[in-house]
Amino acid sequence: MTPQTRKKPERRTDPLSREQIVDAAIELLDTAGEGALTFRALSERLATGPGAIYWHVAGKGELLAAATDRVVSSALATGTAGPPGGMHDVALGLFDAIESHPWLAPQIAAQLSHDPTGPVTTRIFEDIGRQVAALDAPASSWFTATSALMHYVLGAAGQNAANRARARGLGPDADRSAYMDTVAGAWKQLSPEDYPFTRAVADQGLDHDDRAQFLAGIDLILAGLTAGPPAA
Amino acid sequence: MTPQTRKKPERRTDPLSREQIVDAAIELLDTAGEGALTFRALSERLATGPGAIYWHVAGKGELLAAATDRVVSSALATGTAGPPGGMHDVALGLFDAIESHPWLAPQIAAQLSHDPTGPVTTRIFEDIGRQVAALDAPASSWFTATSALMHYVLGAAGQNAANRARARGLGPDADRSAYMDTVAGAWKQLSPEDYPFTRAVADQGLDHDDRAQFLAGIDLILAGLTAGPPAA
DNA sequence: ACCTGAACACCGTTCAAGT
DNA sequence: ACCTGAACACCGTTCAAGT
Repeated sequence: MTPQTRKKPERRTDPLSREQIVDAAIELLDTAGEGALTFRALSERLATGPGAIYWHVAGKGELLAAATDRVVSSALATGTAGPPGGMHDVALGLFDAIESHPWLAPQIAAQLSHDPTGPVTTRIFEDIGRQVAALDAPASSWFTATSALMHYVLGAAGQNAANRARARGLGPDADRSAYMDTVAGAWKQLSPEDYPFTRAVADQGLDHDDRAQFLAGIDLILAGLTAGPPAA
Repeated sequence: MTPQTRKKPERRTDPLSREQIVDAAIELLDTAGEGALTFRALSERLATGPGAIYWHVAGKGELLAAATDRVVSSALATGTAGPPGGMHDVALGLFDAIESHPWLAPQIAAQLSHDPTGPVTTRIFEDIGRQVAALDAPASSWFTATSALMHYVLGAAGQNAANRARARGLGPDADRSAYMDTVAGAWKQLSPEDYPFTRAVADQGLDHDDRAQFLAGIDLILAGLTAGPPAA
């Protein structure tokens, strides 16, 4: 039992970098969830003390913003041009990124709220907007359509990611469709007087797979765009 | 300087109730913001100790869920039937509630994620869905349309609430349009190569007032619903 | 049945002191 | 320039002890 060399974790010798910190933060968020991102856990993973991180990053908010920016940028890096199916590509890029990183949707929402002119918000708006502009719709509708699409994409993708995470939580054997049956089952048990609509559509969510369902929403909004002024 | 009777806050004599606790929580959230809801601050306001609250409420999560449920329910209490303009009424009910309670949008999103079959989620889905069902659209599109509308309503209303809160933060004199000029100005300064679309639509957000802008998004989605299958 | 309030196990952040 | 690690001011939550 050598009494000294134990207990103290070995410290790193090379200097930290902001990029390494963001990398480690993303890994921690992905593997252990949103609540696991702690300056203590992060510094342990990086073989330093909590104070060291503050030399490279202003605080937790900035760290989360940097992690969000990194993931969103790489998800949107492909397909900036506007081919006919471009809107689906952009939307699915975000959909998949949010599915792989369930913490992403709340973080993007937070960026939208606290810094609407920040890089994350602007990048998403721009990329969706370009696809809108490439369509056959009057320019006066571009802003409204881009907003509608952006909110739908983020909301629906976040919902999907949460569903997947919860399905995984049920155990490794339980697959997604078993979980969706649970949801539909809960809806079916609602009171017919108070929830007639939800009961009626309870199984519509089970027909198609998630991505097809997601894209159906996109196409619905696009149909309104190119159909001219609303009838009502 | 009487040395005893000072310092100790007077305690309440009547028993607490869950309803009073939720009331106080909503008031705290409205007046001091999301970060101010603390069991210590809440118990001080209620003239008790922090432990007393736990007799009536399981924890912070349940308290936030109860506050969210209360506000959403009262916002949707009116207009459950389906007149022609019913969709606007339901959407504006949520829009106004979220504007008066800026903490509401993130909380509804959290409920959607953690408990998609919970009362808040189900109530919103049901009320929007009834309006969809009252429209002249095929039943096979109801689920998709209701999802799209729900995500748009929550996202756009949350964005509006955040904008308003930030405009208020600029000082009591600065009104909303001055703040929106700031946003549009920031967009105008983006690089023309990287953000051509955002620059191009920078002032489209300023034309109409917020509620009209919000309703334009609703109508866009509804136009797609009643226009038949998408062209593309 | 309902409340008290100290205590526990955490946080994010700071900062003198080291190299 | 970059890091250490103890310390500060908080959290949510628990629980023996009171009434």
